[in-house]
Amino acid sequence: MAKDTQLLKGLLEGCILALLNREVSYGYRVVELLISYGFRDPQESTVYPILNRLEKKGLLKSEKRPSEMGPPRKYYLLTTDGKKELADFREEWANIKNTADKLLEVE
Amino acid sequence: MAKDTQLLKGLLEGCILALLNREVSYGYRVVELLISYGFRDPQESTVYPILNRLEKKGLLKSEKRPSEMGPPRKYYLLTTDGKKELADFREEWANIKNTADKLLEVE
DNA sequence: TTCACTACTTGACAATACATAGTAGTGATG
DNA sequence: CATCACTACTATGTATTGTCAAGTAGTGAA
Repeated sequence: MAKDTQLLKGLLEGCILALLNREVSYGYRVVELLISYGFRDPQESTVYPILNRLEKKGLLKSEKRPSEMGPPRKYYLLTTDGKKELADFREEWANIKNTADKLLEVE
Repeated sequence: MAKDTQLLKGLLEGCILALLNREVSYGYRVVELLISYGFRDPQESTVYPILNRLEKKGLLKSEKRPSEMGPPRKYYLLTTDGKKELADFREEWANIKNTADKLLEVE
């Protein structure tokens, strides 16, 4: 298993919410976008389950639209609850980052 | 399960290394120190297994010393490998933080 | 003797990223 | 039309790690 895998736990979910809040998108593209933001090799088998999970929780809703380049795509967008969740997540992330940085900064 | 538990994955290990690099210490005290740095309710049943794991990996070594206030304590300090690991961890953390922040910053 | 505090251990459990494999739609190419 | 590359998504099982719950045990004070 890759070394930084554990550091991704919980973070990816929030980041995907943030991504979809910026830009309505679909699974395959989300993977590409995560890579473009600097995530190291996110897997489809990681991203698709997250999308399904978030939809089941009512944080995302989806609609199918035809594609010019293959099978139809499932576009995801944030619900009201999803936006609330994203705001909460931003706060949690800021806290945990702050806490860890205090410990990790080189004295 | 607490909401931010997942965000701690992998992070605690690195933070405990950082902590012990600053100050030789023992399990019970590590829990208190983590709290003092702002970690929300770290559990003994989280911290002790991490210490044992890190020792088994050769990143920490321990020595027992008597205590004035109860049973003897197992003090942990970083090995050379532990210091290398800490340096690696700092880098990983900086990367992942940077990546996530790019996505999460409010535009 | 009881209690509070310190110090650590153990076993079962839950969440989530990943490996691996598979299904299926579409258009281009020969 | 057959094949292929690319797109899009699903399913199953595994590993890691934080947590819950409970327990063991040393020490000093009341």
